[in-house]
Amino acid sequence: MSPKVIDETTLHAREEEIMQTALEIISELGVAGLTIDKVVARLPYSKGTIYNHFTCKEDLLTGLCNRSVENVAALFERAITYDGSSREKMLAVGYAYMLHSQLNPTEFMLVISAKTPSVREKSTEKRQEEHLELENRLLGGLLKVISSGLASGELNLLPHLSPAQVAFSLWSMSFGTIALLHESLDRCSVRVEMQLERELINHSNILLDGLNWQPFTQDHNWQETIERFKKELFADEVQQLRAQSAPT
Amino acid sequence: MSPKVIDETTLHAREEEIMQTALEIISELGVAGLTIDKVVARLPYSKGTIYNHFTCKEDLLTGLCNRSVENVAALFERAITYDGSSREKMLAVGYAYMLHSQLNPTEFMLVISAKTPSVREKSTEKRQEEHLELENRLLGGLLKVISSGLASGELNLLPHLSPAQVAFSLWSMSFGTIALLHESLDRCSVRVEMQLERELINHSNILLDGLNWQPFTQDHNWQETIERFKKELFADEVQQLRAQSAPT
DNA sequence: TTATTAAGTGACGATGCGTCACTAAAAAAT
DNA sequence: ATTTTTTAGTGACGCATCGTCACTTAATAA
Repeated sequence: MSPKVIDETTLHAREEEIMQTALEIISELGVAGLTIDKVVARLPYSKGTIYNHFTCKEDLLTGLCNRSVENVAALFERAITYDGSSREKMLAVGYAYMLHSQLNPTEFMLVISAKTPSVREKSTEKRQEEHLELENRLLGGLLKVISSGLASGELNLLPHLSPAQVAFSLWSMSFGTIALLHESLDRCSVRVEMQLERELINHSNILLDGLNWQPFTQDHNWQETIERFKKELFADEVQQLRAQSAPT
Repeated sequence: MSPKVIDETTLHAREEEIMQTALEIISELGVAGLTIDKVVARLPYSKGTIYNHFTCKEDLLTGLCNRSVENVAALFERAITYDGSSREKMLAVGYAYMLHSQLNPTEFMLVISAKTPSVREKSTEKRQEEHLELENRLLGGLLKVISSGLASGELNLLPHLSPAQVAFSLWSMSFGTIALLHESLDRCSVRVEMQLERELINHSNILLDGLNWQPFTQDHNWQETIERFKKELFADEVQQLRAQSAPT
């Protein structure tokens, strides 16, 4: 059964297989329901083999988290190709983040879980570094748009505000909005009235206005821009989302 | 040892005692390190008694979370007593939130953990309702300030934006900023350059400008306002924070 | 004094984690 | 062709933790 040396490709494929199975378990039973024994039960590998890939449950979680961030980064990179103003591109990135969180609710929650110290501390050094690299890739996308906004004069940087700070403000706003309106978190009385897409666009517009990034909210038809996002950038994702909420 | 009927006050006191012990364990060992057995070991009560108060570990976590939200609410209520403009009061609330997160990092993380479905699902109905009530109390404070801003004309509500939406935008922005810059989360290369107090004030100002809430950032000395917060509202808390970071 | 009943106890079965002594089989050495 | 080496893979095991439940304790009622 076991050759002396295993193919690098096979190794990676199996790692993927393990993560996929873990993700399915989490979707069904929640993060707390994830058990190495359950993963083993669903796969033709033994516990020892699983532990050859991941040092512990937490390491597996971080692996899943990274896989998710990788997908987000790819979406961001698509978002910034939007044919429009720099502010529209910025909005596209936020919209991409939201789409991702809706299409992969389990994975979005995972990113929060994986940042928890108890999870992080136990993860491999290697996987933690990988995580930082991925986050930088995310921010790289944002910084590109900010530079182009500055270059075109559409964004007038406020005094004492660096491009990194602008990127961070958009990130944290999007993160907070999505996290608090996330379907798997509970809803308080205010939250039930809130709809993720609408609020995220609102918050983005408020923030971008406050950042002095033109065209301002009242000077542009943003609903039209969103429609174009749906058609030109994220047709597949929007389709999937419809399929997800409509059926049965 | 055991009377037939136990005093309501004693009961509550013991509940507090259990939560306090749990919090200490979490501070030392992280959320994952919390174990009912460890709680039992540190207290003169048996496991069965603990389980008379909390149905499971998760219920205990939610209890801790609620205790924390209660403290935040009290801080908020103090914040809105600030003698100044409505925008200053709004900033005071955000500042209070931040202070709380710095003074009680463990508890701030707990609120995130406790919102996780795996924790929430297992908690008592009673404690979940309690949680919703507490969150409403939080938002109540924000809504009060928003009304006064509207009444005084300092806040000009943008079209299609309700007071609740304004409150939510501030909440989610603060939450996102604090969560991403939280000391117990890991830092990516951008995050290391970011300082919580400075960024939170920046983000608040950007958002409040974008919301069209006067006086605008450039028309007021906000640093001075912050200094007054520290002296007039949160002298104790600032003192504690200094004591916490300085010693050793 | 006895009966009742709420409060408290801790041993126990069940589950999950991560390890390690062992097996299997490919490649290398003879 | 046979033996040796080496690496991948296995799963039973020891340990920790969870939540339960049959039982004890002691205050109140009868």
